[in-house]
Amino acid sequence: MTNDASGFSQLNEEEQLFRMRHSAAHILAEAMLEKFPDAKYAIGPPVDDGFYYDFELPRSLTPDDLVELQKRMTQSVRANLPIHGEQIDKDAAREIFSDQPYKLELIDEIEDSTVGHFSHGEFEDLCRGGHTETTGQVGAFKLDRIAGAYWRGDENNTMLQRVYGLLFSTEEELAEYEELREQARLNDHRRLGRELDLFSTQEDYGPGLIYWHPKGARLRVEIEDTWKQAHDEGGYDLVFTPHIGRSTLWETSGHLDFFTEGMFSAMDVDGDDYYLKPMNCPFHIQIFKNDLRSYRELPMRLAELGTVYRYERSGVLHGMLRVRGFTQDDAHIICTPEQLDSEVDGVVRFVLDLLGLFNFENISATLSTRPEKAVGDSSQWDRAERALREAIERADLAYDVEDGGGAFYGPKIDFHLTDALGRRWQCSTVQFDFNLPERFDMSYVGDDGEPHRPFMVHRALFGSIERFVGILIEHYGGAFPMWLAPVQVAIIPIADRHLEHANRIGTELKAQGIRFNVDAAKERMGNKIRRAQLQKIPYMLVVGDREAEADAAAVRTRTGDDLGEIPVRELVDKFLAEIQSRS
RNA sequence: GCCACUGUAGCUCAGCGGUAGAGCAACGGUUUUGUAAACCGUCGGUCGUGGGUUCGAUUCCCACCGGUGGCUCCA
Repeated sequence: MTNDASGFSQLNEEEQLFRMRHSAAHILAEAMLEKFPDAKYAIGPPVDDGFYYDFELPRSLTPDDLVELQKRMTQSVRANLPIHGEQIDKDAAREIFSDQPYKLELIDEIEDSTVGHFSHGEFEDLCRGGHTETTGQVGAFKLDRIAGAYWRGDENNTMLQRVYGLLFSTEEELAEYEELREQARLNDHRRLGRELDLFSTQEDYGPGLIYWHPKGARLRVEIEDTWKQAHDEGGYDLVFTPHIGRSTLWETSGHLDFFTEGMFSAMDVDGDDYYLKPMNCPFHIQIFKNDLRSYRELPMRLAELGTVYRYERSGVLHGMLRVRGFTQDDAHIICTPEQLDSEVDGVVRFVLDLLGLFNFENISATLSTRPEKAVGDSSQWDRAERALREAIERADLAYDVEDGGGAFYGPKIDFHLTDALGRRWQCSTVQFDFNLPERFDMSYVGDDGEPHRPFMVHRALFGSIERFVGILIEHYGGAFPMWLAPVQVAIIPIADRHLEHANRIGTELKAQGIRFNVDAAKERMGNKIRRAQLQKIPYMLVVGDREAEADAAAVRTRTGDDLGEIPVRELVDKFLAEIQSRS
């Protein structure tokens, strides 16, 4: 392998960017070694928005260090040193990196007899390659932040210091990216959650637990109502199950073996151990097992907005996106082998229909197939994987395959959606389970009069309501479409004498179930408009003398459009139509 | 959990070895207002908790509890 960068300018943009980021990582390591000659350097790959490099250093880095490192890097870039690459044999590499334990470990693991060696100036690195021709070609970069990272991501290993850098081809693109990040910061659901009074967490009384305030709860109710209606129409039966269950249930399900670290510790009830549920499945299975089931009763589709509790380590908690108590929009489909294909097909279509209501840019899927260690026989796996794959293809969905990425108990499809800021999120899952039917000895009587083991599929559309709402908040930047907006209309009387007309409009809206508030504060109209804007209320109805006279309102939208004076009757129809259309 | 940073009024933040300050919000008053902030005033904090150093700690040190950004997996 050589540094095949001779045609750098002919490469496509993506490959160029990859190489620029990769080379910048080397230049960062070079700067770090200059600053700390004793530094041990580990790995430094390109990432989505730039690059990073991991180091073991004599002391913790400070933000000031980044400034200095950036300066040193700039010098190296200005020097425009050629980057050389070659293959050398392992012994030579061990010699070069004799005081670099991480490099030595990497060399040992490489299977070839030779390894890649890249250098520029005095700097040398072990590297499989993919670089710019010179250090001057790396584009616009900025050292961004310092973070801890375990060597190879394993918490049993040393904690290294990771320096992240942003890198783009041009200064403009770098600035654009930082602007996008600033936008994301403004749209952060934790910030908007507070500003719009949607939810809170009470750190003193239990981190990772969500308190839904009235406006956030309104949002949730709208989503759940839609969900329930869709499930009624989609052939599901809604159920409710307990929040705790005796240890015997979790022994049978196997959760006490393979999911204990995710469960809260037991509570004692009359000498028995009970556990808060981390999943709903064992309960739904009990409903199935409560009777002798005939094939005529299948498919059985049991759905529940089931609140589960999982222990998450303190460091990973994050607003509504990563919590310790959340509500899954869970369902379990129990069916015969013959029904498999149409059920899977139906679920995939169902997912797409429901997600379609929320204006996400695009939805893609990942199919995860059988891993090394798996339960169930391979014909079952093949059959299930085929059903999943065909369903995705019939739905004409973009997908990729993660070979061996499935859980030990079954293959699955994960759905990813892209939000308004271009970020991808995983919400929906369709997951086969060959484990629980076995463990709980589930069966139905077939038309041959014999017992048969049913297929079982877990599925969630939103995943968790908490996470989904968190994503929605960021996706819409708090400016929810009419049907979701906690307050749909702000009525703004100009002076006290217009309050009566304002209230009269309120009465009409209320009769139609439209959510509004009348801002009767002792403030000027301008300030009331500002307050409604900041609350991102879709419509503002300004009422003064003229409007009271005409039984109308002057309508302004939160986007700043002035729709002029509209009669109240007309307004109600307009609002209802917009809510109805869910646009 | 681990690494780094961080915790001052409801929010955003300043301050710093001599027991605290701004803007916004809230509350009261004056103004009765025409499309993103009228004016005046008032209230509000055992400076995250506990310990230590000191004549004296919000400030320095330690521990704990949270938060933020990362690290593995996951909704």
